[in-house]
Amino acid sequence: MVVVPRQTRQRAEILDLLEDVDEFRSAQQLHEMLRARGSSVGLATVYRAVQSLSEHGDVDVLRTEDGESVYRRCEQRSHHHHLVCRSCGRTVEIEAGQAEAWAAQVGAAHGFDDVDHTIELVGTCATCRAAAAS
Amino acid sequence: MVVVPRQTRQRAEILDLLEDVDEFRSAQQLHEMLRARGSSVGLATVYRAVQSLSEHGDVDVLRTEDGESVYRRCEQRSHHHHLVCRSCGRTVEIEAGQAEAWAAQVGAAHGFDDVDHTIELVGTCATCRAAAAS
DNA sequence: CTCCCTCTTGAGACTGGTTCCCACTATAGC
DNA sequence: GCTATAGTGGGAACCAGTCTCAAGAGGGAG
Repeated sequence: MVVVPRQTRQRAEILDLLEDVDEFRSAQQLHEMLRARGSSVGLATVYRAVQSLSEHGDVDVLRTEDGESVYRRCEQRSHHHHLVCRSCGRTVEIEAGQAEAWAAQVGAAHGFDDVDHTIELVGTCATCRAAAAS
Repeated sequence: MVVVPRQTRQRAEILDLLEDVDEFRSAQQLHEMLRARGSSVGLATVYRAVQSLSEHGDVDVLRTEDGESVYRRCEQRSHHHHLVCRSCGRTVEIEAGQAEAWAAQVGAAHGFDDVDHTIELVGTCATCRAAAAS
C-alpha cells in the first residue's frame, strides 16, 4: 500500500541539488538555489518534495531555533542523530546507541511505552573556533 | 544590569494560571484559558510574559512537532529534560546526566566545542495505554 | 499622598514560513 | 499515441508570532 511518487523533472532536480549540498537547508533556500541554477521549480513543489522525501526517510529534517524546517540528504539511512556546527552548519552524523538505551530505560522506569526521542547536538566545530580566535 | 520586570495584574494572572496547569501549553491556549477564567489579557501580553519567564528560567519551553512553542512551569529550576505523554500530555521531569556526558563526549570526539544538546522523550504513559486497550 | 517618568498593555497591522486551491501539464500504463 | 491520474505552480490563505503606538498603570521622588 506504499505509493511510489511519480518521477518528474522537478523531483529529479531537487534530488540532484540535495546531492550537492552538505548542510541543512530550508525549502526556501533550496528553491533559490534551484533558480540560481537556472531551473525553475515552484516553491510549493519544493515543499511537497522535501516533505515526501522526509516521509520516505530519504532526507532528514531539523527545526531551527526560529521554527524553520531544514533538510539534508543523509548518508546513513538508518536512524541516527546530528552534531551541527552553529556557525558554519557543518554536520556530522552520529550513532547514539548509548543515549537511546538510556532513553528507553528512563521511559520504562516511568511506565511509558513506545518512547520516541529527539536528540540533537549543536556546537562550534574546530575550524570555526580557530577562525573566531583570529 | 538585570532588569526586573514590573509587577502587573496581567503577569500575576499568567503566573497564577501556570501554577494550576501541569501540561505544556501554547501561548494561545493560555490566552484562551485566561479569558475562560474571566480575566482579559491581550495575546501579545501572554507572548511577552512567557518569553520573559522562559528567559529567567521560570518556565520551560518546548517546540511541538508542528513548530508551536509550548510552556510549562517546572518544579526543577536546574537544567533537566522531559518525558511527555503523547496522548494526555502528562509530563515527567527527568535527570539526564548520562545522556549529557555522552553528548559532551561525542562533541569532543569530533572536535566540537560548547556543545548544547536538545533531548526530549515522548511516549505513551501507563494510564493512556490502559485506556487505549479498552 | 501625588506627581510624573517610564515601563507595560492591547488591538490590530504585519511578517514569514508553510499549506491550500485549482486550472494546467506531464507521466506511465495500456 | 491515448487517457486517467498524479504532479505542478502561482497566488491566496493560514497561522504563530512580532511589531507599532497610543493609552494605561506601577512605583520611586518629593
